[in-house]
Amino acid sequence: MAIDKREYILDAAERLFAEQGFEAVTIREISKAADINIAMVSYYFGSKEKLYEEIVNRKLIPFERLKEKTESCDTYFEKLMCVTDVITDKFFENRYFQIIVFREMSLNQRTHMADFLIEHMQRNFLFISDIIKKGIRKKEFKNVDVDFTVMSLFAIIRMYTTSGMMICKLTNKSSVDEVYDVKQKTKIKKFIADLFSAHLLTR
Amino acid sequence: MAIDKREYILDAAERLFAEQGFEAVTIREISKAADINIAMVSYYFGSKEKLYEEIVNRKLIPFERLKEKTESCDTYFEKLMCVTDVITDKFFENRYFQIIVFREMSLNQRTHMADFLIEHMQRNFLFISDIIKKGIRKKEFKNVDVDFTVMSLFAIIRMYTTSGMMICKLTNKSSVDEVYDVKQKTKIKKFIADLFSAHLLTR
DNA sequence: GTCTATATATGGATAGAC
DNA sequence: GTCTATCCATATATAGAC
Repeated sequence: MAIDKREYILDAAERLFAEQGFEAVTIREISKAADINIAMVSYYFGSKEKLYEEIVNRKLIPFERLKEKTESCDTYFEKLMCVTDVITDKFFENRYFQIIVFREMSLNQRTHMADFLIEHMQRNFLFISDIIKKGIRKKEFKNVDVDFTVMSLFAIIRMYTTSGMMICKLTNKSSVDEVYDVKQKTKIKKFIADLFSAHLLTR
Repeated sequence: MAIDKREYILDAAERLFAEQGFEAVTIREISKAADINIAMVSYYFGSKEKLYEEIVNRKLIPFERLKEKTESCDTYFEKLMCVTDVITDKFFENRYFQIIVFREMSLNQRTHMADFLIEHMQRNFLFISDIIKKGIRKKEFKNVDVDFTVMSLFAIIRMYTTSGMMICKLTNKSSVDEVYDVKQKTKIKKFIADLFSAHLLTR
């Protein structure tokens, strides 16, 4: 019961922080959105900042399963596409969270948090770099710039999942929801597969 | 003299807004950074919000020269690389500004400003879409997804120019300045050329 | 656990002297 | 144009009743 309520507050706050930024959101707004009394935020989390930190922490761990997922793949390109799959799903599923993460990394506020997020990102980055480097060594891949390649992969998924309003306007969709439906998710995955197969594969 | 001082305040504020976000920056900080009295911000710009709007407005117009620049190109791929060149230069030159722009587009605060920025972006987006569509029609380009292609181009340049701290860590650079030196700018342009030639050209 | 009331701090903006 | 002092609004956080 108390855990449910905590989660509910976290969900409501996550959305507000994503939409307005940490400083712009007030505890009053959060308590209103989560339909609780204003004093309960401090009661449950101690402070607005600690609530924010908990929002970030609760969704950061699951990424570790990248490794398991790729183990059954035969080629390095398959491994890469498997990673793309997992990341795209995670980003689509946690859009508000990703908006917060990337915004936080562009700020000099709360540098401890930015450092923490960058460090976490670095693990995934290195894991993907490693796949590409091995693919190059095995001549499956062309001799591309590895850092830029990995960065581009993240850049595309990030741009798509954190700029909903913009994509909506640019691609003449009727609503932001349409930008993030299953059909579009399949399309962006296919696009990434095409783009990076042309870029990487020696064939 | 008064114009210089205005510009000076705008520059100082732009940097602070990029680093900390609109709400987190105080007029006191701005006045300190620009070495002026606290009352002068209101005197010159009326309010913190109007100052912010002026920061955005002053750097938005120059993009119109995209068209002129591409006219002398023979192939559509050359046109595209010419556009890439102009955009990359602009983004490198105005990093703080770009951070503000993309952050603003991810927020539901100041929606009039977000709408305005998206509209501006849309003009450039359509211009590039047009180049690619024509390239496809002339069989110079493969039949790729145009929207995703243009989005990816922006995504890569954006990621690189607005995530300095992250790129610095991920690519083991010694400082953020090194991420944005001329050498790196040349490298990222070359990478984009390689990536999109493999993606687009029928050859 | 939940609420009201309030202490305390801080920031934007301006009045008014120079 | 530039400054100091101050008003006023608003935010976080908590004390204390229930």
